[in-house]
Amino acid sequence: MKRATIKDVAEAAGVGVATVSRVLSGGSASPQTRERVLAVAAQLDYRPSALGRNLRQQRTGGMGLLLPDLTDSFYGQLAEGVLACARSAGEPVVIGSTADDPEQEAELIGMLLEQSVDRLIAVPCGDADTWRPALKAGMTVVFADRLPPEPDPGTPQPDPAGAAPESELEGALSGVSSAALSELMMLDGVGALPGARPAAPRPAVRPLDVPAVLTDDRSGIRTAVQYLRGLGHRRIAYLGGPGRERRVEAFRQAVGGVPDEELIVFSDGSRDSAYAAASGLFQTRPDLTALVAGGNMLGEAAVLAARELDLRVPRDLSVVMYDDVPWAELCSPPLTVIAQPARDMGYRAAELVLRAGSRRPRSVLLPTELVIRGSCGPRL
Amino acid sequence: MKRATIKDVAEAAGVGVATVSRVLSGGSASPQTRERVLAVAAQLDYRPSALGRNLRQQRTGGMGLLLPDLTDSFYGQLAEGVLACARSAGEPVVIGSTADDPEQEAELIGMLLEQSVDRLIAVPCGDADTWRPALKAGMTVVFADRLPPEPDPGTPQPDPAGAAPESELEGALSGVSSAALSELMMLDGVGALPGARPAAPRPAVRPLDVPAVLTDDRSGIRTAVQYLRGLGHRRIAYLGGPGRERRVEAFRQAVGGVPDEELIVFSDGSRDSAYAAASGLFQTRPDLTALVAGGNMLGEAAVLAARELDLRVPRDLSVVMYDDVPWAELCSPPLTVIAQPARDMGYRAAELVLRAGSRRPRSVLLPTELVIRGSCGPRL
DNA sequence: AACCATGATGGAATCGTTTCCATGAAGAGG
DNA sequence: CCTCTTCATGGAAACGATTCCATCATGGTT
Repeated sequence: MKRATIKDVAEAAGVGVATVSRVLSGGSASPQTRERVLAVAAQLDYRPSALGRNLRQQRTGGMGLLLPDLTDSFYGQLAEGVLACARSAGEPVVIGSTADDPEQEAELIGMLLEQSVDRLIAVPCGDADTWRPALKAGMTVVFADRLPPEPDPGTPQPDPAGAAPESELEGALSGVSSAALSELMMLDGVGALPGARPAAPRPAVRPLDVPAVLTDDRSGIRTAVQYLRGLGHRRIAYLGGPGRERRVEAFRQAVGGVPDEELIVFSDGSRDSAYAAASGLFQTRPDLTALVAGGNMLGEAAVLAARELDLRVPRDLSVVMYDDVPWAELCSPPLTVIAQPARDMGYRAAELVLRAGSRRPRSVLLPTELVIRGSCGPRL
Repeated sequence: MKRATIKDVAEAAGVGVATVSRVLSGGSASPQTRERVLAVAAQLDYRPSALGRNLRQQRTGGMGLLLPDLTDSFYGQLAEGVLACARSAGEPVVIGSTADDPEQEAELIGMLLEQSVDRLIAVPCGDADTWRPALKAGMTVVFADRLPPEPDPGTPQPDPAGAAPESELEGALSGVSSAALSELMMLDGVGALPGARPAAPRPAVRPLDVPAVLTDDRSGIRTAVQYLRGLGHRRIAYLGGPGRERRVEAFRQAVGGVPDEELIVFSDGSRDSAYAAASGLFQTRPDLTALVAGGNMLGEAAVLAARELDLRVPRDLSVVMYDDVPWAELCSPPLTVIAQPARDMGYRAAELVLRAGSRRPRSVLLPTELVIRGSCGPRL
């Protein structure tokens, strides 16, 4: 029992294939022809094959979606957002999980290229060189949640060059509706020309010119740090994951002065490594009183490690975690978190990638929210 | 800068396109030709387009994956398993999330059909009628985690007919390696012919003859209930989600006698509904002392509702939850769970769907494990 | 009445691949 | 030396859609 093709419909309706195609894709046709074709198509249960169409138009519909890890519920939510948007557009989504490994990422990009998937949403882990092939092949790429690491910091430009556009952005941010925010161009300080007019509309040249949907890490971290400082904490540690340079940088800035680098530790994407990093941190620096975890898996590890070492939260240790996840409320004490609109991020990214072509998509910066629960207390 | 086609390679290598195709897909060719073609292909950075291939072979490579909700980390893990297997086979995965809504499921199936995706892994929510079109179109379908609801129970056949194959299965289960288990044919009692030879190799006829990767719900639930009974609990409640008839049935069987139906409550897939169901249950039946939650979202809701009502776990209420999720350990007290090998399930399902065609895939039943933590205590 | 504009229509080309089939060469066996 | 087999090889036909282009009819304008 094979599927009916356009030819079958044409024959049954006594018209040419071209006419059928036109009718189905909204071209011009006489009312009676249109009706007859439609009737026959329905009767034969005809569905145009994406295969033929794709080959002819030299592109696969739909979009690719590359995430580090579907087990992480933040990415799960992001994916749900993407899927929701794709569904409403009737487009398929090809998914891949990279485990934060640039090699796997490159492989998956290759696979998508082979499939002629020409639209891609990605939480990137590889650097610009990983992504250039995709762009050169004409893919429309939208990054979500983070950007590829800068290939070469060059002159680090500690603050002044970076601070200018940032503060401008922050100004625009405060008190502005989320909707208006979305039209904002993302201006990242790093890589900006030192002498360039700071207020010029032209964005800073970055190695990769790819639109992105990000959250305002800088402000999220700053809020958290300020909150902790307000509670009297001075030795605040940061536990970071891969591909999160922006957050670390924001943390360094937020604590001000010369940061105590020993209080800033990293892990790769795995649970074990996160646990090891947290546990190591607590043991080498028992004097720390607060911790910012740069991701929900890191937060999980931190809580676990703290419990193992008999550190009571928040009495001995205050914890703020990035990402609001369902279990944050279940934890005891319930975790204070920096919430990101994960689902929205996915949805917006999908919108961006689908809209591309009509107008050049602009980047989107979404706000974060500090959700105060019970895991932070005053320094004793 | 367009991609090189097979024609370009053929011309550059001075051979016909047929030869190039043969070389690339491992057909016969003389060593020198093969080498030349390979060299030219590499030099031109040629990658065969999946579009042309798919059209020609009348099928899209890869597989579809339909899940209720990527936010649920059980399904996240399952998806990771599928992706891992697909990656090692170099196959793309088209994903869709159904929100446990048969209508959306049907829509997604239609979309996959349109894409000529002919292999599908699904956690089904629609009934047999939803799935028949896919099967009739020649799709290879493998169900994971659960089966479509039985269309019509007919004569319920309370125990005897169902018990025979089940106990046989259980016998095979105990003390048998997981590898051997995988070759086991899934025999579900419902629908079995009453008078048929019970030991016959021919499986029970079910409305849909689709291979599946399931966990042994019956034994999982039974273990949990026995554990709770051993702690002295007599009024044990069950909180169930959609598409989980097997677990409820298993629960009814495990508690034995005439079950107190008031202690068995359901919710749909949403968090709110789960919370409402749990809260309602606790308030109408304050005499219950233990609860089995048939899924991690249900467990989450139960813990939350219990806390809200000042029920202390495990002092006032013992809780066993289905699915081991990372946060179960973070909860306080850490949750005792029925762990399912979620990732394995996904991986096995993907294997099954990829292997199909060579040999008819058989269903797989994987064991569960009761992981005892701190959420169950003796009845006081 | 001749001409042009408009619009519906179908034939055929096209996309990139696989695969069938015919051709030709070369080697083996009589 | 002829023939039969084997094998590498390339041309061409699919696959199912879209879309260009030519054709034809119709109706309006000069």
